[in-house]
Amino acid sequence: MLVIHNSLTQRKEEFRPLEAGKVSIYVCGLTVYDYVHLGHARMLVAFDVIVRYLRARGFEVNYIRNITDVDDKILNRATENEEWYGDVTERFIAAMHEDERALAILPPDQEPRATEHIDEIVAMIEVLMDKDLAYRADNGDVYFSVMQYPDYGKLSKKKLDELLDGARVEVGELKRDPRDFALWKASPDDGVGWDSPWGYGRPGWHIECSAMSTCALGDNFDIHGGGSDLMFPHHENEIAQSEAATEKPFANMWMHNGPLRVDDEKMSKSLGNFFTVREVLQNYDAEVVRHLLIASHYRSPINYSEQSLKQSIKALERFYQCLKDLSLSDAKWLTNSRFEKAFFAAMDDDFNTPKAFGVLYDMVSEINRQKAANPDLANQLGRLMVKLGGILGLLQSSPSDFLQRGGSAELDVAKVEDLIAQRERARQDRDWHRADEIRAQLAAMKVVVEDAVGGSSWRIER
RNA sequence: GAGACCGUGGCAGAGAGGAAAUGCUGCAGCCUGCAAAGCUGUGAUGCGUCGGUUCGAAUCCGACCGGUCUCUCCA
Repeated sequence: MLVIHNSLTQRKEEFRPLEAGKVSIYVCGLTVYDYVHLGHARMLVAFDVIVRYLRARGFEVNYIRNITDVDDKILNRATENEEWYGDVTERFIAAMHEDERALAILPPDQEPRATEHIDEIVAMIEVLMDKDLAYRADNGDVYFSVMQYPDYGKLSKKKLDELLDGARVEVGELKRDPRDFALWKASPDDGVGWDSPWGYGRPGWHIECSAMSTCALGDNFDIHGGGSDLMFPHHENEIAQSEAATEKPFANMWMHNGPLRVDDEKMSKSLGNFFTVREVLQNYDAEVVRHLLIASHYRSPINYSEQSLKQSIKALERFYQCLKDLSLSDAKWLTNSRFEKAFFAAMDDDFNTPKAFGVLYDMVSEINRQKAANPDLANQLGRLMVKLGGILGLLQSSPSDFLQRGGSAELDVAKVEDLIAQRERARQDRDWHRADEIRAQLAAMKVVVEDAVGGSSWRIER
């Protein structure tokens, strides 16, 4: 039985899809005005694992993740750069796709863009206007009237009257109520915008996701996900708009991934601990970063630090050291393995990746024990472990590649191989002094030699 | 101020009424020419503190202490 934590009820619930065997899931994607940062990566990887697992479990998944490609931040960036906003978004969408590929994040089934759904957005606002749940302000902005949706706050557990205290009242307020939020924002005639019944303008952020999710998945669908910081107001507003417009339940379950922190502090540009994915990947292997992002449960905060990266390096080295001397290609597929069952049981429990890792480490121990006792079984278990690792998007490299890649750029592999050959000869001559000398020489190059019965192998000291 | 969440061995991190997973680290042993890797053993009589419920609590309830997040466009 698959159990998922539902942010709406704040508890784990049995997952019952609307249609047996199928899952419809919408996740709030990025606003593309800059490079993907580690916080984004956390969200992308979290839902990538969730979708991979749902598929591995046999569900037919329809995974939608949008792109917000028109927004104040984008327009500001375009103005700063003195370029057309569409060039800004195209560039950062391309960069985002690059970073996703590096981190083994599979593309969603659809990646709708706000600018390609203006008609649906306008149509949804029209429905709200017709129902008198929204109103046009004098300047052409259109606002949603929060008071008319009594369930407002059901996701973030906020009370309507308490929200009034904290609501920011701006000078020259156009809203009838400070809690109301924009569905449509008027644009200057020479600015970016589209014609609408309320005048020239562009969509508000919240309505984009309501319109795109409904367009792709229907009024009512299984799962809506995103970062926990989007719960209020973004997701709250989505629920209000959608349920008010359709008079049907919106997403049945809400899933929120936890935040990423850096050295125990919130990641921010002002603190100087802000990392983009591409910066991090210059210094660390993408698989290591991915491991770090799923070594904690998706709802827990993750702390990104030098130390946590080191732990992920060690963890992956353990896996790949184990796989290194197996031959998997001709191994039979193990069926009904207790490890596979335990892995699925862990993931069935709200995608408990740390528990699932526990199972994989148990497999490593068992494989290492069986290498001598029952090599066939070791190979079979190894093959299964690679398959299970694949559900997490890990362990798909060849062991020697993982263990040997990521050294300094000037590492001369031919020289390493040559030194190892020389050392082999020295060892055959029982010239331990010479062998140790060569080993020290390799160590200076950040290369670790490991002697085994079949010959010596090497890996990078990370 | 309001709301939500969290506090588990040296570190990381599961467990959510009935033997405290797992990884790293430490120590001991085996293996090895020596290492590395691997294997075996060892490590919280205890799960922030104090009470309560229960035959039984890390798990439920209450208070307190400490920490984090959210509060109108941040994943």
